Formats: sequence, C-alpha cells, structure tokens
Amino acid sequence: MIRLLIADDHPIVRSGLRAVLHGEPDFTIVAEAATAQDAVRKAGLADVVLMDLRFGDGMSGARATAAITAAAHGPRVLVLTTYDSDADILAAIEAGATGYLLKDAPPEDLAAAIRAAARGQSALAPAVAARLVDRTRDPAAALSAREAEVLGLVAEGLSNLAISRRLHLSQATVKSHLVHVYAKLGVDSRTAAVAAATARGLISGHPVVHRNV
Amino acid sequence: MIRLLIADDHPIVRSGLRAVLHGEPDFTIVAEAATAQDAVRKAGLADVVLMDLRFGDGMSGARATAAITAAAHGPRVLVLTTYDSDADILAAIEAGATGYLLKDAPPEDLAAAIRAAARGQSALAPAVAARLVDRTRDPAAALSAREAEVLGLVAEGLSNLAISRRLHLSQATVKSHLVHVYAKLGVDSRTAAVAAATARGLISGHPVVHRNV
DNA sequence: TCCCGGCTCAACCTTTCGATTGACCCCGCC
DNA sequence: GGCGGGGTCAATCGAAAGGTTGAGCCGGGA
Repeated sequence: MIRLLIADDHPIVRSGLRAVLHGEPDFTIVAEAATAQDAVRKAGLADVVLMDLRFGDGMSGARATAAITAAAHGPRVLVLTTYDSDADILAAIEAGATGYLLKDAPPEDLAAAIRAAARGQSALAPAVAARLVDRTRDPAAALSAREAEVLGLVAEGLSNLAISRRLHLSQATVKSHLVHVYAKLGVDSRTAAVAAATARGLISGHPVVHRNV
Repeated sequence: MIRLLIADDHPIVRSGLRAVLHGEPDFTIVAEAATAQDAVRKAGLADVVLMDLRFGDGMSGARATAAITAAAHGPRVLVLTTYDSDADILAAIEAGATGYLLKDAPPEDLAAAIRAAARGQSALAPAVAARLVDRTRDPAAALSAREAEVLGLVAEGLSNLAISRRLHLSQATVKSHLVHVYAKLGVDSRTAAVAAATARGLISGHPVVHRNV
C-alpha cells in the first residue's frame, strides 16, 4: 500500500486527484496540504508526495520539495504541475524531486508514475524528458549561472548600470555577459533576449505577486 | 436542473469538477470537452459552460467563449481559470463571459457562481472584481489599445523601427506611444515597462508555444 | 602541463533609445 | 462650438545600449 500526500492549493485539483486515484487499490491518501508549509509538515505521513510547484502564498513547491527530500528516510516527491518551463523543471530536480509530471497527463500515467516514484525510480513526462535531453545534448545553448543571473535582472527592467551595482561588477562585465547571452539566444537586444528566455522558460517567468497598485 | 458543460484540457481538473459538483442535486453534467473547439461544438447541450482559458492546443478559451456567446440563445459561459491577469480577464469579459472564477475558489463559491450564471447574473471572484474596480476607478493607469499593442510588440523584443514597420507607423509615433506607456507605468525603459506590464498582467504574459530549438 | 571556458574589466565606436517640444487630425463630450 | 484626449508625425539632443577588440585571472579537464 502506497501512502500519498496531495499538496496543491486548488481544492478542485485535490478533488480531482482523489477521484482519479480512488480506483487504485494500492493507493491510500493519508493527507492533503493546501500550502507548501503544510506539505512539509505532513510529509512524514506519506511514502510519496504529489507536489504542485506554485502555491498561492509565499513558499514555492520547489523549496518545499528541497525541505522534504533533505530529511533522511523522507518520502519521495513526485512533482505534478501545469508548467514545463526549464526554470521550473531544473528547480524541482535540483530540489530532489523523484519525478516530474504535467497535470495534463492521463490518469494511467499518473498512477504509473506514482508507483515508479514509490520504488524510487525516476518518472518524467515525455515533454519534460525531451527538454532535459535537449539541454544535455546541446549544453552550448544553456546559459551559465552568471549569465542567467544577469538576464534575470534585465528581465526585471534594470539598466546595465543598476545591474553592475547590484552584482558588484563593472558595466563592462555586465555588457560582456549580455553579449554572450545574445549570442546564445540568437538575439541582439535586451528586450528580445528577455522575450526569448521567457518563451523558452529559461527564467522563472513569473511568480511576481502583484498587488493592483 | 442546470445542465453543465465542463471545458478543460486537464483530466484531473475535469475529475475534480465532477467530484465537487456531484453533490449538488440541481446540477447535471451533460458533457465534457478537452479542447476549445470541442467546447464550441458541445455548447448547445448545456445551460452553463465552465470554461478554462488556456488549452494545450491552439484555440484559446476566450475565443471559444466568443464563439459560444455569439450564438442566439446560447448557454452562459462561466470562466474558471487559474489566472487573474488583466489581459485574461479583459479578454474573457469582452468575449461575453457571464462570470469569472479562479480555480482556487472553494467549492461552495463555485456552486453559487454556477447558479448565478444560470440566472444570467454576473459572478466575479473577489480578486477579479477588485481588479476591475481598480481599473475603472483609475482609468489613467490603463493603457489605450494602441499603447498596449505597441507594448506587446516591445515585449516580443522588437525594436522601435521594427514596430513602426509592423504597424505601418513612423518611429516617432512608436516613441510617442512608449513615452505615454512609461508615464502610465511609472518606468523609464522598455524592459522595465515589459517587466511592469507582465507583473500587472497587462499583457498576455505568455502562451508562446515553445519548441525547444 | 597546457589549454579551454567562465568571469572579470577597459577603451572605443555606432546605433538605438528616451526626453522634449511642437504640431495636426479626428472624435466624443460638455 | 470649444475642449480634451487619442493617434499621428517631425526634429533635436543626450544617455544608454550594442559591437568589437583585447586582456588578465582562475579552475578543471585533456
């Protein structure tokens, strides 16, 4: 019997998972969590945690995943989310997720992935797996950590001068990084780079919590 | 008895909605649709359509909504989505949606909104309603159609020259629009404008279907 | 060991962008 | 009819960004 924890902030999704998994005789849902913090708290109860990546409030699913997998003998974490952006995928895998499934997966795949995760086997959605092999096959297209950091600040609207100050660099260095970024992305301006990076999911295109001014 | 059509590309969400709505005696789910096209086809069967805005494939929920509400004596459309960005909200309302609910809404609210929609009454999630009143209270902050159009192209990485050609304008006009955009958003560069607009959901921050190069 | 790649910086030049001023047309509203 | 706002365009100027060349440092892999 595989004990499951459902961590998702949407009641409808939790209901859907309950309904979909109810028919499987070897699954038992031992707890649900509507926040990432709650998921970390209840993780000990389960063998496999079904983890969403984005929660309405502060803590991200990736951080919760890291907290859960850091513990010895902790449960496996199967990420189950809507998004297949590179930034999300990498964050989840680095956080120690055992598998990564998209919410549009058919129920059979979900059950299979849960059983695989329970055995400690990695289970990746085909789209996610494709992204990863692309990345490893052509590492040249991947931005270095520093380049991604600079690009992230560009995406926030900072000028080169502001970025240089933020990172304690000279403007020359910032420009240098950006030249490399442009070359790797095949663009020739900062806004085009941001657009390309957002489209490819290289930067975490979003969690800006917006208050309506 | 209110006849419902569930239009969502995620099997899990459809299961969740079925489960949540099953307990309501005055609801009957007459059909489900996994694509926007399918939703348009089956719309005639229902009194109220629960419509997601983003589908995996081409057609958007907003366009499907427009197609459905364009028909005489068509069903009401209650948008039920994850996103509360201005661009999504406006697109749905302009398309003729009767209500707009977020997927993190509690099931009671969902049932209430469906009954309201069936009666032809508008039902808006509090967060969505707040966005709308903010917009009407301070129309100065809202971008004009042309300004939003220009900003959208800026977000795609086009230069002023490229934008002027795309819209059959002079560069001077493009600059003029951008000056107004910057003033309204309180920024002073194109990338900052894109960041601000994305954060506030003024531009449709994304459905770029990306193939991994 | 040497070489490569990432990270850092400098100087210089060209292009683009942003800011300002001023102008005209058209439409809807008072 | 006047007035305001949106949309269009022009000219100018300074600032920022982009492109190029060149160079030094450091760490890891061949």
